[in-house]
Amino acid sequence: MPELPEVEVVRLGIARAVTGATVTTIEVFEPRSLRRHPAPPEDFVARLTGAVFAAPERRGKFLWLPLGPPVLHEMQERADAVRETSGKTPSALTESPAFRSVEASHRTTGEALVVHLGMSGQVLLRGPAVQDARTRIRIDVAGAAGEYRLNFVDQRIFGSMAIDDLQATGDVPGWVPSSVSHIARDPLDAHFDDRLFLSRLASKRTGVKRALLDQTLISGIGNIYADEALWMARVHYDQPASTLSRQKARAVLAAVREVFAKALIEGGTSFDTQYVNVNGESGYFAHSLNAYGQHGKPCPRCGTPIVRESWMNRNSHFCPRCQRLRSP
DNA sequence: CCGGACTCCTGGTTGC
DNA sequence: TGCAACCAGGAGTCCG
Repeated sequence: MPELPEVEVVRLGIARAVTGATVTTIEVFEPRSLRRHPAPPEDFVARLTGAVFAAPERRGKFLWLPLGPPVLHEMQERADAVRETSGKTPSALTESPAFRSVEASHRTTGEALVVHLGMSGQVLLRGPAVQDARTRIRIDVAGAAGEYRLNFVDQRIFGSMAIDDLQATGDVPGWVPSSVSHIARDPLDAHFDDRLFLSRLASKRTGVKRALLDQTLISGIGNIYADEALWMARVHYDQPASTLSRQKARAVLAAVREVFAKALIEGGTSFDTQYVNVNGESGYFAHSLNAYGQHGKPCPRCGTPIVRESWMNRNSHFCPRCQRLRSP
């Protein structure tokens, strides 16, 4: 379910509550939600209890919360105090060499709580003691922003939590969980390399939609936003990637960014209660869909009915007039 | 390298 | 109204 915009909504939604907060209690109700954790659930609980979260980060659909030492927590609290008393941004503190060096020395050997929502995962930010149906893992935290409960809710249990080592990224300075290192940067990442992506895309003979869904090529795109971006760029989902002109390939990438940006503003895509933000509220992007799920309805551009085709054990939605297969 | 099939799952919706 | 079949935003693996 959740693609980049939905995961980013979650990251933004929990940031204030979790950054600098200490984990007080962990409860694991569903061990299968820890399938990607390399040790038994007791290990997960033991390692997380008492840990302090740094600011949440995201790459594509993966979200992680670095586990920081108490000294970071203290500096975060000082930063908050500066903000409250002076009204000034505390960036002078958090961006100070001392803070950075502490953060860096920790991160290079550090760990993170890695979260993937799978098809049906949610992170709900609640007050202490609030219960939610189908909560698989519950994390109680206390920090400068107050006490909160994070309920990891996941109907289908394709999502997961795990504690993983952070490793240095290969391209620019930074850290990423080992289990996320094979995932390409996403197109909203400041360090996303357009030229590298376009050249790799041009070398692929597979259909352009399959390429867009390949998280090792470009991350964050799922079935909804692939269909939406291809509709916007007027490209057929099965057009071999290598046959796209450079201009058309750039148009596809621009469309992905545009669709992501619009979806983010609208709080993500909700079809039902399967996707909600951290407060349990729906996003509005479902009202803005032009192709996905619109089969039988007129294409907003030309009026031709949108077609749905079975593809890769799922569906592709497109306008048969605007998005034609072109021979190379 | 490529494409297709299959796995992990639950529960809401659809259709008889 | 009951019940079974069908379907779903992801990702990894395996096979030909």
